[in-house]
Amino acid sequence: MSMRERFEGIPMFRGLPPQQMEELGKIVITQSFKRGESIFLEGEEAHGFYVVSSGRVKVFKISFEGKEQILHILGPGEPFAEVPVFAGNNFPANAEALEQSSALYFSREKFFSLIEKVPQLAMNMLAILSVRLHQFTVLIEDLALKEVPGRLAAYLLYLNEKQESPEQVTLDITKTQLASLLGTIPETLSRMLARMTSEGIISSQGTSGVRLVSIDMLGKLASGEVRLSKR
Amino acid sequence: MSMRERFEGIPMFRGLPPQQMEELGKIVITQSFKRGESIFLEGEEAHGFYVVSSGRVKVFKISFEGKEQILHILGPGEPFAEVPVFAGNNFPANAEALEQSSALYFSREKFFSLIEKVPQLAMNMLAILSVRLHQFTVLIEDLALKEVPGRLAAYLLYLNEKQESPEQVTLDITKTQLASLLGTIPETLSRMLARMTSEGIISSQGTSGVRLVSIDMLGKLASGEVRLSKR
DNA sequence: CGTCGACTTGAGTTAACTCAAATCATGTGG
DNA sequence: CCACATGATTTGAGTTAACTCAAGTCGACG
Repeated sequence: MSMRERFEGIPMFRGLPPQQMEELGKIVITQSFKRGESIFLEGEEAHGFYVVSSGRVKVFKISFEGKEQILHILGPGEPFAEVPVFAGNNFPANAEALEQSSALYFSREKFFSLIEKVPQLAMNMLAILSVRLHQFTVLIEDLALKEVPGRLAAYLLYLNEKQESPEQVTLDITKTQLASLLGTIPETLSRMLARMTSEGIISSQGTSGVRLVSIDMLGKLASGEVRLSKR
Repeated sequence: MSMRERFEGIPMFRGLPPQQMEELGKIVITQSFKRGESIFLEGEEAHGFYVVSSGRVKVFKISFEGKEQILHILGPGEPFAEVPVFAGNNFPANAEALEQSSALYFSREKFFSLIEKVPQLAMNMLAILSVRLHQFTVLIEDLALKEVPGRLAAYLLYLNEKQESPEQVTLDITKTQLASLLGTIPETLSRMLARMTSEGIISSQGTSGVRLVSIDMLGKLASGEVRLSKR
């Protein structure tokens, strides 16, 4: 695969002049990870950032008792660990490969010198960090102000937007991972899906398929306008 | 006050060449707000960002039922609402003056043209957004993985670092605001302070003073290593 | 000195958790 | 292609941290 092909698929680098693509190719290192393999741990010293090349990666926090909260799940083309490039010197969270994955690694030093030649890169990075901040405000809002059914409803609607088939979504991660992403535990998630099914809001389609029977009710759940009835 | 004096106190602009300070002065607008006055609402169209000049400002989310979660409390020199400058077109949260305050307003358009002349501004902004992202990961971790006593302990230790007097802090916001910042309600905060006092971990010093009797125990509470005993 | 918001305390409720025990799904070695 | 091992998921029973609602009390400002 040519440099151009490798970097065109990465939003952060899209549209850079070919010569800069070549420069990028000189500073990049490719790393592979097996399923479940740790990429970095919170607190470790960071010297650069990554872009997922293939597979999927989760970035997460973990509590003293071992409960985890997923911050992001990243797929091909998405960068992660950009924060310690510009502030602090340590990874603020953990990262692990969810499946066999490969990632491009850019050292901070080399990336900085590239930014000087291509100021547009700094603007691209500003946009990326801003999107992340926005995503985090939504996660904070969910955790602090919504109940689990509301977060679940919001996630189902998000999948419905992202995926093609109308009113029919496929869970792209295990329910255990989804529970961690929504700030709850698998048992609770299972019960909420059961309640939403018995209320006629959703219905199960095979192992990981969910049909959104009432988009309207999901919207009201997600906004907090209504709640799921008891038991 | 000269332009230079006005901008030297703002970390984001510190060290800019005098000529750029003059440029800044040309694009800035000063706004004042009374205590409790709204600065912007979530979802409104955004055309620029602010820097607190005097007073204090809270940035917060609010639920359908009216419960609020404070995202930041900002003082002089700190920018806010930078996100919609680089991603999205709308404010992702609400902002309100906690006391009589004034803020400098920079329109996106004019700020962009300034960045082109002063690339260092983009790097400063990257550092600011990165710090914010880091703060948000901590807040997410607190909300998802810690109990209220742990969050409170962490906040007291944070104040202890920030303020000068050793093992003695002054709450700089009302307990109602603190509850909202910690993701809880005033009643719960009041009970937790009472429990920490009866456990001999802290003691009350007047209305808003708190003496940190056992820094060690606060640290263990904040990390989740120990819990507050019942009732 | 009165008023309004801030703070505290009591009593009861509840959403979500923990712990335990099946059951199901997936993939691997034989 | 089958049997089992391992992790994912579900369901039941009980517990709990934190919430809601209610009722004062406190305190700063006009």
